[in-house]
Amino acid sequence: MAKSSPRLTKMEELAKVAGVSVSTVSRALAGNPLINAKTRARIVDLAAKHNYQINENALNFRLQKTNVIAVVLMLDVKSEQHTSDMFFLEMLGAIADALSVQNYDLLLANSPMTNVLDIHNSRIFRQSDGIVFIGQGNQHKQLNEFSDLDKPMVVWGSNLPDRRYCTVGADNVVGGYLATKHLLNLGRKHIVFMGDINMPEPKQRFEGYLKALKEKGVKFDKRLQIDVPFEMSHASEAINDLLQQKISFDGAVCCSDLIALSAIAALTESGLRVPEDVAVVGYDDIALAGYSSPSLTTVRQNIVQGGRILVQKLMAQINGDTVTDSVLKTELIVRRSSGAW
Amino acid sequence: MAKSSPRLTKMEELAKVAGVSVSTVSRALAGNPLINAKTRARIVDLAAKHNYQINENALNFRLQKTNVIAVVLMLDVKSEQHTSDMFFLEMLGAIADALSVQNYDLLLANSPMTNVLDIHNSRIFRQSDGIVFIGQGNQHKQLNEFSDLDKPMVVWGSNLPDRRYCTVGADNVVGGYLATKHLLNLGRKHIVFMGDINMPEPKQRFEGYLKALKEKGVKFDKRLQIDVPFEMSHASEAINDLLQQKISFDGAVCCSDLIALSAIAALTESGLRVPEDVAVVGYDDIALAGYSSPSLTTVRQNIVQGGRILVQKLMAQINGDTVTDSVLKTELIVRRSSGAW
DNA sequence: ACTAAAAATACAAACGATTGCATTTATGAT
DNA sequence: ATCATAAATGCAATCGTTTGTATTTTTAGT
Repeated sequence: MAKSSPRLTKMEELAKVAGVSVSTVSRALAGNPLINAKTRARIVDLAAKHNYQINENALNFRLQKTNVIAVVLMLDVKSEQHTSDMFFLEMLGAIADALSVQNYDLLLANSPMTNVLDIHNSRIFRQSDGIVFIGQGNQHKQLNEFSDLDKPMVVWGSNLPDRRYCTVGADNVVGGYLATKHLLNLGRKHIVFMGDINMPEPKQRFEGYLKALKEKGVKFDKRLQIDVPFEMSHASEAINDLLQQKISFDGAVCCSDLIALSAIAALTESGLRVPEDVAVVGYDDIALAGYSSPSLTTVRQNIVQGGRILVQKLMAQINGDTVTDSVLKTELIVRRSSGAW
Repeated sequence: MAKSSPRLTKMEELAKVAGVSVSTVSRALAGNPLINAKTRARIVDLAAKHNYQINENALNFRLQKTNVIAVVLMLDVKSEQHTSDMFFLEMLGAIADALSVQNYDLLLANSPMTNVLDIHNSRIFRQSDGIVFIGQGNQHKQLNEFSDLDKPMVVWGSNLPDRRYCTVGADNVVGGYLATKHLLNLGRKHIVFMGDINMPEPKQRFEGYLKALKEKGVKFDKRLQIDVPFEMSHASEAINDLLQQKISFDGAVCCSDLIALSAIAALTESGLRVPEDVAVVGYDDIALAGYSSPSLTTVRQNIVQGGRILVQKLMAQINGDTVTDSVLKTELIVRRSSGAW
């Protein structure tokens, strides 16, 4: 029975079966118009029948190209983020989807890197046609150096000054501004800002925060800005610290939904009501934000769109084009309760 | 200046610089003891100085091996799970970590597959040394067929009867049993089971549920078993349905934390108190479970350990060993509030 | 010094595809 | 039929490694 004939692993074998040369098989399978339509059809059929699969390693070798791009999650070691953080992972999914449309696969580089330049000597670097960095961490300078290598690359992050690499990112200043303004409009005056302003993105959000305060003529109390990492573990303590110090506040702008949810939990534990006593706004609109209780008002970065544009910019570079930065619109998702209406 | 000399891209060039043959360079860089220690050191230095990087494509071609394994997220199309679901992503991180220890990289296959066997004709299949399937979806049969191919593979899932592939999974019967028993011990008698028992894992959890009921002599009310998908969107409606039909219940065993959180939100919206009126237990112990409010009592599958064992079994297969299934211990994480003490 | 054995190095054949160019076969106009 | 031209196919070089075997060099015992 033909179906159970031994699997053909080389073009050479398939060529013999078809009674043609290897080059003809190669061209036929590639759809090269040089090959007669009938011949091509016959070869394609035979390939299917004998379950021929091209040797991808040989192909990559010959073409010096893998159709794989690497995604590097930039984790600031100090902030102890880890791979399971949701923002990174949602972004990862978005990029994977966008890549598969372009017939590329995604190689995940998750080993925490102290220095981005280490990647230069990694298999991940050598085995991929391009690299997407998710976040800049605190390695702006290293990313600049990295961009001097020939490798196509693109970075999800903020448009820091003096950068030589292409970035795609949400408008963090606007994000911070919208969140803060929302709370101000609700009459809140003592608004905590929770986020590490040594990091590029929180820093810009903080700018937006200050801008909103200024517009409303609210004076900034520097005790209300607290450096907390993105993930949730430290936020509760920070809130408790504030409460213990009797620093009163009636609103909180948080740099991630996890911080926000953590803050809400801490507030609730302390007997405060959200949003009656303290209104809280998050950042990211992770899947859970809408379902948590109270549901979370938050700033949404369009992650799906972000992934798509990152991929598009990277493809352009792989094709030798030069590309420009891209700033994505950011919007406030107002939900009942946590941030009130 | 030597540092800025043009980057050497081929062993041949490096060999010329070193005044030796290509094979000597190859062996020197590989640490082959055939090469004199001094020569080896000299070559390694030169390689570093001239920034030589091996051509990974040529290497893969020569060795017919990529040091990449593919991870396939098995998403049941009907249940509309998508890549951003947290269980999948936490598992992904765990596997990536375990792989990097073994000097392997992770290729992500996220395109929703109607039929697993499609992967057989994909680049992902050809470019990887082995495959990890996360979940079985409803494709037990196809996975069996898949296992007839030569490819090393391992599946995160339950040990279904008549399977020919290697599985690693948590003990779902015990998980369902523990969750249910916990609620029964709290005096709850009308316990909803939320999970699609057409899927392998929920089915086994349901077994555990029934076992616990039986042990306590509580009769099973079939209106209390509700087929909901893992992700959260449908769970609220299901709860509301129950309430509307005036089917009373005082406990809920949920097949994912997302279901649980969603259920809690729905209950709270309806004015019911959790856990006073209805105690809820989740499944998975996602990062958020401990921080949500009320914090979630849940069944923990040890995902990090799961990832490690999956990788270990896969490596064994790549090395030609035969492997056996593995069932991981499952434990109940009791937290204040959602499921009470 | 000579030589046998050991150590170090070099040679050359793979691995499986693509592609420029040479060659064969088909087409159609005379 | 013949021949110029176009269409289809085949030939052979090439991509950058590894590795079995052949060769050269070193070592050490006499």
